[in-house]
Amino acid sequence: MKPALTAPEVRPIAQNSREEILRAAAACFMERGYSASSIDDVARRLGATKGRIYHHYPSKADLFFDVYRMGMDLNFSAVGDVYHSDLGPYDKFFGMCRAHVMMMIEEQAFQRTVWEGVNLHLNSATTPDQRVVLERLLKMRAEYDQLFRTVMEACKADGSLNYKNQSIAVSTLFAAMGGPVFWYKPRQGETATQLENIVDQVVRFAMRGLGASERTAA
Amino acid sequence: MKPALTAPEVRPIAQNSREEILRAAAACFMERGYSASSIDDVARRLGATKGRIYHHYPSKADLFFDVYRMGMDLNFSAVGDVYHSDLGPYDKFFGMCRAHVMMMIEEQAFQRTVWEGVNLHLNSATTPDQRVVLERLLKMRAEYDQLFRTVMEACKADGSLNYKNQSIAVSTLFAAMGGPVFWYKPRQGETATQLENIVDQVVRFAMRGLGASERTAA
DNA sequence: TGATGAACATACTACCGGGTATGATGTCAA
DNA sequence: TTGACATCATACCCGGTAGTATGTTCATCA
Repeated sequence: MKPALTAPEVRPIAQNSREEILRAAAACFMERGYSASSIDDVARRLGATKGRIYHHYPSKADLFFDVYRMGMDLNFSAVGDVYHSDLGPYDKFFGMCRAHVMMMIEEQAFQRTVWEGVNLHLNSATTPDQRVVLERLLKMRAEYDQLFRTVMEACKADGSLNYKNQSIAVSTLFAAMGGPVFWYKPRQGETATQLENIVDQVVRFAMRGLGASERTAA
Repeated sequence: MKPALTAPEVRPIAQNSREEILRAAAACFMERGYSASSIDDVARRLGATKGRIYHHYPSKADLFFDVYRMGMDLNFSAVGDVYHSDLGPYDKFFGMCRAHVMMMIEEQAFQRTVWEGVNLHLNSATTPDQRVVLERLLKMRAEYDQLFRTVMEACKADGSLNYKNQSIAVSTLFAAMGGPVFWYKPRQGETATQLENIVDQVVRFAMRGLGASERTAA
């Protein structure tokens, strides 16, 4: 917030503490869902107490929002490079999907929280300013979708993809790619190659589903 | 439970009352999720009070279980006919998927509850006998998956489908087909044809994703 | 016609969990 | 050294919610 001319070593510590809280919260939200997770649960996982959490976040909802935001930031940073590259439409789209699915697996906890935030709109009892934050997050999600929509349309235009309704195609695409968030269970001593194998098959399913030809989808 | 030789007109009334409760509960669980929904919420939606619900169900968890079971029963009855038909593997599988997706849309509330029960394993504080019920429900879900697995393998054997890992394929298939449970919003004055159009596109995505040839997938 | 039980409503309790108020500890700056 | 502030822990409040105990209505039946 402030110009941060103050001690350049204090802030990182606080940032680390916040990120620890975020990860613990994401883990709890993944296991039992948002409303079934108590602040004490998150604190217990940290070996701490409520005080620590409420020092950094004014409310449980705000903590949730920050987990959500963190998840979306991860998504944008994962997909951004490929999106801003000068690849052709299909290769770009393919790379974005790969990055997306990989992120679903690597940051499963955060992505699960994002998921819960999206479809469980979190209508319930939020203060007006929390409502502002929430809508900004949903807008963030919409912008992320838009990245894929844009490239998808380019692919449809050049014939590398083939589908009818854009909205249905995008929704089904994200549903398929988001699957690992729920069914993937990290396995002991899993190699990077094995992970990429999973990602490949999910992306392959998605590409073929959108009408990519057999050769390009493989 | 009992031989039901008692008045044949009393039971149906109770059954209707129970089903009303089930639908109200499913609607609440869809909107706010299980743990965020209170018994009073469900009762309020019915224009009733707790008393009615606790007269039919011993606890909130048992109510959830029955909603889950209802959703799974709907699935089995929707897919059962096609599954037990004498169609060839691909046509049978195609029909099962169509029936499944249609059920996801028609009984969105129940299916959403099933979804929450599956991936949010409901580990938390249940009594031992509730635990038995829960595992029976999860077994029910596994059997349902198995219906699709079996026919899928037959399709792979005769070359009408083509995928690598069975588990990944099934998981991604259900993820894609389950999408409408979350993103579909019933529209005013929607015709049966429009609904089938949605189902067609989702199923088409799924079939092509599993490696069906272009002609058969269409 | 009175008794019995189903099918609820009403009123209440116990407890959990979000949030707050305050205290304890360390750190840095002047 | 001291005062200010960040970073937590402790102790407490209180509203909501699952669950219970009891009352009420009504239909059925002996």
